[in-house]
Amino acid sequence: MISKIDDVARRAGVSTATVSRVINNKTGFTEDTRRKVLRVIDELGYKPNAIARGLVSQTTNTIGVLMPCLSSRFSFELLKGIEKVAHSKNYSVIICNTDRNGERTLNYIQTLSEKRVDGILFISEWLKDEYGEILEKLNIPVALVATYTDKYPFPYVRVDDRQASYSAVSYLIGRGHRKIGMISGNPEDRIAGKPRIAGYRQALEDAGIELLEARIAYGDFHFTSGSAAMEELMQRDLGLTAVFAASDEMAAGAMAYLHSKRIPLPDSMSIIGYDDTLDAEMTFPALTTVRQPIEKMGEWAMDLLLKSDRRENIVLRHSISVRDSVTDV
Amino acid sequence: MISKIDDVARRAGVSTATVSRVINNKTGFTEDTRRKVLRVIDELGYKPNAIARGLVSQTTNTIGVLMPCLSSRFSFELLKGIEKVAHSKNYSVIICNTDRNGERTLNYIQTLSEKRVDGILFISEWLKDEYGEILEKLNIPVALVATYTDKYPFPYVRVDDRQASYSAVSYLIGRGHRKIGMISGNPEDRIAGKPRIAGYRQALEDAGIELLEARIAYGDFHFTSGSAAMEELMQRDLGLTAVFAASDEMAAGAMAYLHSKRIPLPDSMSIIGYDDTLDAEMTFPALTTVRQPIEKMGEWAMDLLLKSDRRENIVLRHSISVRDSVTDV
DNA sequence: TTGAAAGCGCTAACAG
DNA sequence: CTGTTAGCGCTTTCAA
Repeated sequence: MISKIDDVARRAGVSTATVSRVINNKTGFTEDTRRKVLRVIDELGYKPNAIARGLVSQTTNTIGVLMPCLSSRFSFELLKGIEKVAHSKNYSVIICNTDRNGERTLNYIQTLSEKRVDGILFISEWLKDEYGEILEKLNIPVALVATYTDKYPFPYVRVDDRQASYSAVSYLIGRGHRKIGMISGNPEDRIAGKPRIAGYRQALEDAGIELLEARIAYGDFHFTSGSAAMEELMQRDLGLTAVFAASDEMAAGAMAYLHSKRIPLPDSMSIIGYDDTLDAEMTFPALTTVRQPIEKMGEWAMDLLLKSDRRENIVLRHSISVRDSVTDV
Repeated sequence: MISKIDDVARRAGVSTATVSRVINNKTGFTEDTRRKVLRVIDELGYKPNAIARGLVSQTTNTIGVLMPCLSSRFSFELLKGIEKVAHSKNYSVIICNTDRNGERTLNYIQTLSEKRVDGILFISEWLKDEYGEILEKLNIPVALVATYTDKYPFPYVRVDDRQASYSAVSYLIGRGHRKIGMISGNPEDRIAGKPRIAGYRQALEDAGIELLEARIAYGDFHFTSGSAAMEELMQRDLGLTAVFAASDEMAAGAMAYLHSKRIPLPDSMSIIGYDDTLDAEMTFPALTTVRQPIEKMGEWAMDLLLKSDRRENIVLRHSISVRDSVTDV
């Protein structure tokens, strides 16, 4: 049914080696045989079997991406950047939704390793030893994205979460806010949780503002949790004038809650988010937020992964995307 | 470095055939040799080479997904459903962003076919002959998602766009609206363009409302184009009281434009969207929209693809998710 | 229950 | 410039 290199060789009256040379753009054949081979390939609709090739070349032109979640715009924008350069360099990308689940993650690592991918991207989660040790043994290139490690020899590309969070809160302070709440992700999260809280604290401290634990509520970076956290904050009756949410999605959730309570935005409550995904444009008022160049991060990550000669890490700059959700107080 | 089946065999004092039997859960070995082999596998950290396996088994446990875009929540929710059942059935998924570009699409089809994927999912685009013919020749399972075909023997899962659109507009009419605009996708788009316009027309006609071309503006399903289209509509000064947008994202864009013009929503303009992604909860007022069970579509698609014995098509039901963006007139 | 050996489809020496 | 041949790492008859 499906033709193989022998079929092509036979029909073209040459050896398989010659066919191989032609399809791999090597040297060692006349223009004449080249044309002949190419014609037969076309006639037969021959497509080289990448599996067989991979067996010989020990390379698959495929990489795997371990993502903790497939539900956030953050993930997609990242994926978009990754796919973009992957495709341009002729790599395929296998997506793996780990769901932040240890078993699933290990399982996927095993699969990727069996499939002999040429590289693995590990996205925005803390690299536990459980994962790091295995990945290291795999002996294939690994790069981290939106996370980091100083224990394992994997390069990473990310934004400094602590600094970015510091900037967000400082921005609020600069606008005159003093009673500033925070909707954080999981405080145990060593990547997007703890550091962002630390940045929040630091900014307050540097401005001589007292830190009150009650001003922090916790969510899971997603919309619904943002609403819930905002509700908690409001019920605590803290007299907040602004809230920093650790993701645009939670910020949107917070705004939805406030709207439902007919609280005028941004007049009665300023909100600043984190990520600057398209979500930030969808809310009303449009969300002022910390911008991280997500798609670019994906692109850099692929670069890091592919030219694995250099072990450098990349820390991208963040900025504040000013829109309409923060007002002076 | 990385151990192979021979290493395991030698060290366990058995043949490769036996090792193979053990790791494939076949019969033909004593419990004793099984344990021995398993122990050695563990010691060596042996991982069967899926490439070599694939070469002999002619199967890769991998499928490819051809997506026209990686930027919409629609794509993500679909992908989530796909990945979910794929992983549960031990398949890996390669994502291919075709960008609605013919060359890229053909290119990806070629790659997927060379990589001998076990199936291909073709998402939400009209299946041009250019694609259909090649896919058919490939002789591997193909299923269509959020699109359909009556020309090629591929099963599909989708929602009836025309009917869904009809429902949306009828809902508006039921709420008393007569001057209803539409923000459509590309009218040449035979999947999400033309049929949704047709549904809009039909609903108006059935209600005895005159159809005015000027009441339709066109976008590309994305946010920015939704704003632009809304602007056009407003500038035409048509006295509209409601607008049906062919995607939640365009609806969000439309709302953003209206907000920027301080037009009170939904009082001065009702908006209904299409998709019911998370986007619909982020807007203010929260978007009333046509719900299609996107993630479920992804799940069904994988089912269709894997049990290719049945050639059935699946048309999922839509509904209206009522939120706050439509008011009576 | 087990092993020897023949492929799966291709690439890469090595000869010629 | 071209062909022969030996693998790549695994599965699967076919014998034993």
